Amino acid sequence: MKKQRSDIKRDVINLAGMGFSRFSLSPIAGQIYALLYMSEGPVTLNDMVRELKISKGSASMNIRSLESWGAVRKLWVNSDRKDYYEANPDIKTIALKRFKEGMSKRLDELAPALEKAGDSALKGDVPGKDAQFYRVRLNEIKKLMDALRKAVEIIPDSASDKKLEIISNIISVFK
Amino acid sequence: MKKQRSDIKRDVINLAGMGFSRFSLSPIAGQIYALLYMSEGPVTLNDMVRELKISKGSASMNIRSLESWGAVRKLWVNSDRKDYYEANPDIKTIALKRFKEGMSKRLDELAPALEKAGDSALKGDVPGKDAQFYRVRLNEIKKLMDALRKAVEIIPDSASDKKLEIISNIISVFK
DNA sequence: CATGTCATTCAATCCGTACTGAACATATTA
DNA sequence: TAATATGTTCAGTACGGATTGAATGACATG
Repeated sequence: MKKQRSDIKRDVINLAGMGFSRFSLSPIAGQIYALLYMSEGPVTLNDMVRELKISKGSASMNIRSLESWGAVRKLWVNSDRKDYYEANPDIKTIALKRFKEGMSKRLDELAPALEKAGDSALKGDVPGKDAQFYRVRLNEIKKLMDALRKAVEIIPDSASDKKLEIISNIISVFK
Repeated sequence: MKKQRSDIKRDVINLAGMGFSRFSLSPIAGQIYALLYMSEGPVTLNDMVRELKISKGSASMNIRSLESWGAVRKLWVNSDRKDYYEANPDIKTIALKRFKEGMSKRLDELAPALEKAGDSALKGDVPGKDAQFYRVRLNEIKKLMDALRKAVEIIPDSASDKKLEIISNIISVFK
């Protein structure tokens, strides 16, 4: 007899799957995380495969992503050969860190293309009268990128970070 | 004789295409915006098609997205029947607004799924001893969603907003 | 009112990313 | 050592969102 998952567990798994995909993360990673998050005991790869009806390959890949993000931990249970996992329950810190790292990474990927444009601006291949216009616009782009970088930098790494507390207080001023 | 686009214009178009796609927006919208941003005069649909080598359909769809975001404006040139467009040059405000609206929309889309989980938690279908555990975890999820909502709410709508100025000053404290 | 010009729509197609499932590697047990 | 249990890899595939291009609509002009 197959154990029936409760409605609420199923709903949270759904929610997390949707949530992850909305924010450009693998929905299966979301489902797996939610399964662990809503499970009191440790969970194995095969549990995930069975409960979420996904392939073992996908479970393996996604659980290792989650592990690399610090969202789940591998446990030693008895001396069992199976890998057991549990969720890091600090969802706010996980979300904060993922967001920050995601933004950082995206900005980093754009840096070479921005630099290339800067180089081209220095070379004298611009039709004279447009040169000044181009330089001004390119400079605005650089300023935007810098502003984005700085905004990302001040994001705290943890929800328990003092910075976040301070920022929260500031937010309340605007409320 | 086909007019040769300068390297810098080409590079910025590239950058914007990459940038948009990295942030889950249509790369062609990015290219179109960049083309207008780096053009002193107004630009027509056919200019876009020719310079970016894209289909007219795509140009039409994407320019209207950009228009709806306030990133470009339609112009009346003479009494020409053609649509002429120019870029709104305030890229910081555009980025800010797009980011805020994107986040809002994503969170809104998740609300029904979250509510559903809340409803399930109230129904007495949970295996008794797990009920408390589930409620605690679900509550943490609600708190995360609330925190995200509030964080998005305080994002200013414009780069010239006083709020942003204040926030910038605060940032400098953490620098 | 026929022709040319332009923008829009939408079904078909393309493309990138994520998932599957089979083959493999490794470890345990009989 | 064979049989079983487990995790990983990766080539093939499936899926969703973006793009194409042909058909359509709307408008001006000779």
